[in-house]
Amino acid sequence: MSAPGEAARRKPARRPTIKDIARRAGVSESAVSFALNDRPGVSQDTRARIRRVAQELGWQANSAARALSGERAGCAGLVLARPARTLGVESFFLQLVSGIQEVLSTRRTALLFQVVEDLETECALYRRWWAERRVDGVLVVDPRTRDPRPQLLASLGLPAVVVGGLAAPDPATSTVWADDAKAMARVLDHLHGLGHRRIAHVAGMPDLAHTERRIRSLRTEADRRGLDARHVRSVTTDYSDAEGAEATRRILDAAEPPTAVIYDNDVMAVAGASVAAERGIAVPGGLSIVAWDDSALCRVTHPRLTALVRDTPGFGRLAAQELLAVLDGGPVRTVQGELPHLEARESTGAP
Amino acid sequence: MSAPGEAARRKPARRPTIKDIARRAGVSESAVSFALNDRPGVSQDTRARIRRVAQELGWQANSAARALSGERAGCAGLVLARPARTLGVESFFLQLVSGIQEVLSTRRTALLFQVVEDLETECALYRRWWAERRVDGVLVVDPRTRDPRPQLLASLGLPAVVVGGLAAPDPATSTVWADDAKAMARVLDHLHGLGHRRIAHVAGMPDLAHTERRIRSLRTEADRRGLDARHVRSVTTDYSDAEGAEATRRILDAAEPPTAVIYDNDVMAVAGASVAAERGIAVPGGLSIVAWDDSALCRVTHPRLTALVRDTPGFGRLAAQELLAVLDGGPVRTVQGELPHLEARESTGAP
DNA sequence: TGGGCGCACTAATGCGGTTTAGTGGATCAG
DNA sequence: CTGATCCACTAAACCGCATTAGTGCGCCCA
Repeated sequence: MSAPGEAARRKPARRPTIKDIARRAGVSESAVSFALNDRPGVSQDTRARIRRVAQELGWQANSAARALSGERAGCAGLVLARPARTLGVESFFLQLVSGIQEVLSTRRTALLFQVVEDLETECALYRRWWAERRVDGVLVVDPRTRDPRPQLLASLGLPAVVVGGLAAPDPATSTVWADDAKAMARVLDHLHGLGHRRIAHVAGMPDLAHTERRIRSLRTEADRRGLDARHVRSVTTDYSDAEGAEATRRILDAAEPPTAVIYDNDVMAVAGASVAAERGIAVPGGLSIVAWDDSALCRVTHPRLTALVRDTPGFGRLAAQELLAVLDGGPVRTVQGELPHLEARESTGAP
Repeated sequence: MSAPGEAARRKPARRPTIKDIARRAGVSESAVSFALNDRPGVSQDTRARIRRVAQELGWQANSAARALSGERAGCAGLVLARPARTLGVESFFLQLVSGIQEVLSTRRTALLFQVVEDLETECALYRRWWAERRVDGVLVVDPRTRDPRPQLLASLGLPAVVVGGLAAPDPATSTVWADDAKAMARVLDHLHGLGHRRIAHVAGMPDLAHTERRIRSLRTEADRRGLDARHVRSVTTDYSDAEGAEATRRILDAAEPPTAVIYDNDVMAVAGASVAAERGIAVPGGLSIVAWDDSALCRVTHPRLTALVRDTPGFGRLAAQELLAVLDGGPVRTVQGELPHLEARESTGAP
């Protein structure tokens, strides 16, 4: 006698096809197809009967067959181009993906998710997915200042939605974006209101579109409030804790160090707080800290970090909705996500 | 005149098929198929010519067509069943996925990655993927103490590899596991060597297999060293910072509080350190802290946390290799991952 | 009462590959 | 010189579904 697992291996259950349904319901395969796809051509009775049989057999359309006969692949793609090294603590993407899938699953669309090393590999992957007809469309994340991807995707005819793009993006590609300028204004309202006049900004990777946007916004908002441009500085990093800490050290070593620092992600903010602690600088007395993006991280440090809270799963849902709209032949649009709010905690105070 | 994007939309590049190659190379479609799949039936010359044409046209097999004609879908699946709430700071999965893909991509296999709310939805998803023939096999993560998944997958005949399973798992399913018992021994060597005799363990979710395993290992290792069982306690949590902090408070409130705490992930360890700071308990003087799993988190706190470091991408690579082996018809195996090592930092010392 | 029409359904075709069953010509042994 | 064998290649069937082009039948209206 063989183990149950072995038996299952040798004789795997056969997947039912429309042929099985047709035979059992006593109709042709086409009738089954019509019935199950809400197409006219079968009576109410027959439709109901076919549906019941399909249910009984646990039938699901073979995705390959459906994709082959001109329909959709039922699959969207998302590529994350990040060197393995910076693939550290990042709650953002898992939450984004979770929101995306929430919406995609309502339309029985799966998500092909791939992590690659660089942009070049990402582009090669798009080409392959396109040639293989593996995906119906893709979500492009981490938009760059001069991004080759929208153009590539347009030339391939592969539907796409840029997530977190510019306010005035490539006119041929739908975009879901967040208003970083307004968000930055909120941060500055908070810090300026507390009395801060020297503010540093530890930004992320320099070639990302939103990095440039935030840097520009900071300058604009500082000007508007009459702050001395020499005392409002941005530096770029690779988002890692190491570079966040290093940037903080350099900033604090300057002649007239800032009284507040804005970090472009939570990991660097925590690293910055750690550098302050190491130097005996009180937070927020000696240094105020703001994290752009909230996470458990900001709540477990001591003091807890003031953070810009955004609804990341919600942003993902929005992006997925837009992609589905594009797949349905909808127009190219630019949709704005919810404005983040500033959750003031103990890491910010008067200088 | 229309925008270039619009033009691309209206006239998307046509994907080349083997028919195109056949026409251009002056042979039949079958010859092309033989040539491109390393099958006998064509001469060396013809094979080379066909290959060249395919290259020129940038041909890639239509994955749907290939899947339909009995071949593989060229796709593996991974489902993460976690309530959205606990989808917090977790570097583990992104790294695991990155390692998995490194191996899968060498065999042109994509990864379908899906986040769902619970185990029931996960099982339903397996059934759907199976019926849709969407995946060739799946990687099962977060194995439970009494896990329905291996049996379900076996009954469906869907190849699977359990990642992080038991040492003596379901005999019908391949398993890749880590030796938590030995790892725990290393942690206890370290703490016991420093002089700790009262040790607490803040574990993860109670129904996960490795939680039970670690709890049992702690007990065994404590016995072996002659520690009083009443002073070596494990409590379970949901892995979140909130429950990690709460557990720490309760532990510290006990009559004879421990002098060292082992946390089952990095987030809870940091939360625990934060509770200690809040109460004015010195680390490591008043309390030593060990994190099971390293990440940037453990390096940005102050003091930096002693952690069990494991090669997570490597673990993912191992799992993917095993899945590919199973797909190739290889035997059911149980493979052991690399033993983690303890990276001693400043959060552990003499009590 | 019969031609036209609409309805419910079936037959046949195609999607892009893989695979099996031929086919014609060169080669070789007898 | 003939029949068997092998080789390179082609023709055709098939995977499971969607879709288009029929087909038979009842019903309505002239």
